Amino acid sequence: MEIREAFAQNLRTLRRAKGLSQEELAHQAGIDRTYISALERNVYNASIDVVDRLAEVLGVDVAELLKRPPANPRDSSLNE
Amino acid sequence: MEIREAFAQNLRTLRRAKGLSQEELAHQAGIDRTYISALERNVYNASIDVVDRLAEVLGVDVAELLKRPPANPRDSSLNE
DNA sequence: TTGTGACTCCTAGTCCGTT
DNA sequence: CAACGGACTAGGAGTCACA
Repeated sequence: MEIREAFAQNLRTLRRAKGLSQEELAHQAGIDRTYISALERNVYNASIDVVDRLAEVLGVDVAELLKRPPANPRDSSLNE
Repeated sequence: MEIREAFAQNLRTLRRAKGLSQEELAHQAGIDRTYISALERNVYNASIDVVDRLAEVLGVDVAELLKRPPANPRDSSLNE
């Protein structure tokens, strides 16, 4: 799978795990609300400083946001 | 330090560690040579797919390219 | 072998709104 | 609360000639 897709999924998962709304996350990271929404829907290729700012607010390492999910042997086509 | 600066340094270090010229790396990653040069000089905020492509060619994890160097207590201002 | 300026083209990213 | 639209500006993506 493309890295931006993994990033989109991780962003949404981690944001929810933190109990934050898109708007709260956007505000804390100094990023536009609609842009967060777009990133989670895999619309854009985020730049590394945006990823870094988001990771900081979410309290995780950048690597955590960019990590690809382990491939599932059962349904190989879903995550590549 | 900003993440793009860390990325610039890591890119140059890892490329040289692999014994590759900018041109060789550029060719293998499907990127223009002068663009690699610019990235290593911290001219741009690279997008995550570019970082991903470079990491792949260099045979390292994306996290390796984005890792900040450990701060040196001696000269605190150099790496921030 | 790499740095740099100049130059396009297109997307990242913001801001307004409505559903 | 989130998806989504249009309109807009800054800056990334990509190439070339030349030092």
